[in-house]
Amino acid sequence: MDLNFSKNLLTWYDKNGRELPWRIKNYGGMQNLAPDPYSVWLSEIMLQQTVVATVKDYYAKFTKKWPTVQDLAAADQDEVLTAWAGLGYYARARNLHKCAQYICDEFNGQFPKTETELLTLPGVGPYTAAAISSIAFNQKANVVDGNVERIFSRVDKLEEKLPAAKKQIYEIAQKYLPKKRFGDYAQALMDLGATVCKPKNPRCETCPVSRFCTLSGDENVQFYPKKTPKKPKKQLKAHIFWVENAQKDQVLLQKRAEKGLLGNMMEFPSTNWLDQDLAAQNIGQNLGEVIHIFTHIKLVLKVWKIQQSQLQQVAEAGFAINLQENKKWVNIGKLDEFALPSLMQKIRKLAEG
DNA sequence: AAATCGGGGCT
DNA sequence: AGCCCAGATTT
Repeated sequence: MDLNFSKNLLTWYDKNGRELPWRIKNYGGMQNLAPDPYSVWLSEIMLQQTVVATVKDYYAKFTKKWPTVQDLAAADQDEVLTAWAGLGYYARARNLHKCAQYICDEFNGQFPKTETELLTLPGVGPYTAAAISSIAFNQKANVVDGNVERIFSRVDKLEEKLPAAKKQIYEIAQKYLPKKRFGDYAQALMDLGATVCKPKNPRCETCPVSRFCTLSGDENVQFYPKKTPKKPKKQLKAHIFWVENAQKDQVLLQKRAEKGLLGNMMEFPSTNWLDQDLAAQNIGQNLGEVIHIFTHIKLVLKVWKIQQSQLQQVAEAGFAINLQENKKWVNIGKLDEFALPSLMQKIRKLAEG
C-alpha cells in the first residue's frame, strides 16, 4: 500500500490537528510524548457516540474530582453516576467504575498496552482497545470508528451498506496503517473525518489524501457510506409525578433498576411507560408534557405535581405509580447531588419553574 | 445480525 | 425532523 497516504495525513495532522484537553500531540514523532493511559481511557469512554464539544466539560470534571484511576476506583458508584449524569449511555459510567476497580485489583493500577488485554476490560470494545493501545502506548493498532468508516468507504467507493461493510472497511484501513506514529495516525484519521471528510458538505478541496480517494470532489460523496435504513421509534406514554411533602421542601425520588434504560439512575415516580393513550387524570396540578427522544423510543410524559397526601387518591383513581422500596424523600435544594438523567432534569425544571 | 442504550448539535 | 457522533453489550 502507498505509504504516502499516512505520510500526507500525518503532515496534515501536525499542522491542522485539534488541540484537545486529553491529547498531547507528538509533533513529527520527535518528542516521544504520550498522554497517560488513564486520560486516554477516560476520554475514549466518554467519546463513545458522543461529540468532542459535549465531552470537554465532563472530562474536566472527572479529572479534577478523580485525578488517578485509584481515585476513581475508590469512589462510590452513585458519585460516578452523578458526575456522569447528562452524558448518556449510562452503562458506560457503570463500566467505567468497574473497570477502574479492575485495573487496580488485577493490573496493579497500570493499564495494559496490548489490544488483547485491553479487550478484557469492562466497557472496552474493539475500537477503544485499539485507540488506547495506539494513542497511549504507540502500539500498531487498526483504530476504526465512525470517522474512519466514512473515510475509507469513500476512498474505495464501497457500495455495500453499513454495518455489513464493517469487515471490508477494517481490511482497507489495515492496509493503510503507517510504520510509526500509530497514535498520531489514528487521531489524524479521526480529525480528518471530523473536520474535512464530514458526513455532509465534505471539504475535498482541502483533503490531504484526496488523490487516494475514488469519490474526492464527486457530487455523490455525501451519500457514502451507504447505510441500512433505521427502524421507526416506538412511541411510549406515561404519567410522572413530582410528589411534595407537606412542607413542600422535599420530593420523592427513587433509583431505577440496575440494568436496562437509565440503569441505576434516579427518577421521579411514574406509571409504566405504555404504548397507549393516557387515561384522564385530575388529581393535583398538571404541569404539561415532556417529550424526550431516546435512541429507539419517543417518550411523552404528562407531568403532575401532587402532595404526599394525594398519593392514596392517585392510587384509588387507578394509576399504578411504580413506587419502589428504595424510594426516599430528598431536599429539593439538594437535587444536584443525585444522578438525574436529562429526562428527569426536564421534569425537575418544569416542577421548579 | 439485530436490538438496546442518551443526549445534544448540526443540517 | 432526521442524521450523526472517538461503540459496547446483549439478545
